[in-house]
Amino acid sequence: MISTAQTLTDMYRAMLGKLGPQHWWPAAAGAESAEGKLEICIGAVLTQNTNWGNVELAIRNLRRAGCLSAAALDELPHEALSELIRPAGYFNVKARRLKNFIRAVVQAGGDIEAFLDHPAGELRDALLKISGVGRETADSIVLYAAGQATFVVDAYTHRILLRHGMIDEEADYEQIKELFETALPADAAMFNEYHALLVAVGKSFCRKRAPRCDACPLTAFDHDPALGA
DNA sequence: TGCCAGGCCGGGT
DNA sequence: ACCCGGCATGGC
Repeated sequence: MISTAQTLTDMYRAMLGKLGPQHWWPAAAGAESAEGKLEICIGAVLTQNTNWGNVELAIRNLRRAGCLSAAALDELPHEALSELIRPAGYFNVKARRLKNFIRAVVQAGGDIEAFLDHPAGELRDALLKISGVGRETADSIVLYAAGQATFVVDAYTHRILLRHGMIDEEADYEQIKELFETALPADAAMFNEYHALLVAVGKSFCRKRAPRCDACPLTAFDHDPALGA
């Protein structure tokens, strides 16, 4: 009988030992400032189905243009915004999505820190009402910008758990999220690092086209799907 | 060169 | 309730 909690805990230790801390947000975004938090929210939207390197180019453009504030972004015309974020791809839809997000912040008073300062579930629901903010983006904002312990699931998480036999093909977002959140202590710093490590493992060892996960640091945890959750 | 990236929405069945 | 096309750039 395999304990999912034990397996997920051991997986975390294995990844951390092998790859080390990934230094994701908020450290990467200039710590705990309001601008840093807003930058994390923007990054969460811009990185939808997009390489992080491209997102950094877009954020650099926004910073150089002095547009890393809710007020500035709210004033910026769509055309100007889409041009600044062009390197992140899907620039027209993302300009609209960023505008939608900023509008919600402005309507709540315009202070990003106040906007984020709500219980996780409440904040998540508010974020999900914004067109362009789906589950992963909402959870990323709750975890990385608001610093609250919610688990972020992404394509890598799904693929890695699937390949190691811990979920079946049709496990959906909420099920996978529940798997982690019930098995692990609600620790924001650990959830933060855990998701970053899954992305790192996915990039290096669990690529989409690769026949299998060679040299994967998680092969020790392979087991039959029936033994999982 | 083609494939891929830290998804999400809206319209059609 | 699912399924699918559309959205787009830059790096390997």
